[in-house]
Amino acid sequence: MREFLRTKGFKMTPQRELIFRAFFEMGEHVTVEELYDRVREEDPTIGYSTVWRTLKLICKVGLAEEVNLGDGVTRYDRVTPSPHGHLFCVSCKKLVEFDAGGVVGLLDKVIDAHRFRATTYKVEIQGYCEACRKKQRAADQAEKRHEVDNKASL
Amino acid sequence: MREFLRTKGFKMTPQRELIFRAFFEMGEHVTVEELYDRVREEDPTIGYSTVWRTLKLICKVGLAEEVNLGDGVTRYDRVTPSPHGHLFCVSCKKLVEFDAGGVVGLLDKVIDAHRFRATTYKVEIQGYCEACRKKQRAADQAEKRHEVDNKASL
DNA sequence: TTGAAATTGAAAACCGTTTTCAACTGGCTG
DNA sequence: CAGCCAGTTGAAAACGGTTTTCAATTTCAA
Repeated sequence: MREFLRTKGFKMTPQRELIFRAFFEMGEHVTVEELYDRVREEDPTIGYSTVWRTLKLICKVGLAEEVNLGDGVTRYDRVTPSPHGHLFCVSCKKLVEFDAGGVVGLLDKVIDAHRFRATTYKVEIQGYCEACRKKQRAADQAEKRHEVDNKASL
Repeated sequence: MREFLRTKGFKMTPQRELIFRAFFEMGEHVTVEELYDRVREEDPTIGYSTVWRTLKLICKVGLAEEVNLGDGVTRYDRVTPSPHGHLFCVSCKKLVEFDAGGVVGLLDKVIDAHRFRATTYKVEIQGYCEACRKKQRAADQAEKRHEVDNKASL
């Protein structure tokens, strides 16, 4: 790691060491805040900007990339050999990955046709996961019963 | 339009009339700022928040949706009958659409397998368009020539 | 060891988005 | 047609995540 960074012209510091390790130990789709909290547990003197900058650095050297779901927070995703897409539940915010190999095959044709040079693919599906739909249905039922109660009491 | 809004429980106002019209007259992928500037030309008394709120309203009634490229500004895209993806040039910020019908077919299988209910698909490709690559190559050439010059003068 | 260049942490700046609030208005109601 | 009130407006402030600033500190090549 130390060497890897040096070859890219960056220095290795204890803070970076810790942040790198923490990032790769955590699951996918980490936010700056989450990583900051995690890192703070081990070293409470590390500043927010250092975590933020190191995350950017990890992206710059190609080990991670930003994921933007449009909910106002940037997540950082380890770069994986095989391209993947995301299923994002807007209700519980759970993010599930799926293999996007087939999709990318199709996309490459599009890219070719437009003489584009792609650096990033984003295939994101937003909606509601099964668990949240179940919850919602239950809530709807309760609502309905409530309405009936109201009518009965008029 | 007036009726359409009323049925959804909203009121029609001169401001909304203007903003709606302007939004649909403008091209795709409009930012709040762009729409605000446009609307201001016709009525300089309209406030930024009104434009912003009306854009949200247009989304709420299902006539547009937010597009988030991760460059810090939200764009608003008219809802079109056929799903489309985006080619986004990170250099010149140009956004080009392409038909994503085939991709969506594949995605539906994924969604099914995860028992997910999808509300939005996002298929986005970032990279460099042909024009920007050409420019970049030219710049690289110049850079190289410059280096050679430096060496010669040592 | 030493100095230039990179890095750090705290705080402030930034900037697009969202809320607040008092004044105003559309459109139903009597 | 007058009056009411929920919905709407515009200005300004609040918000919140991101990014920069700056002085002090640290890395590492020479």
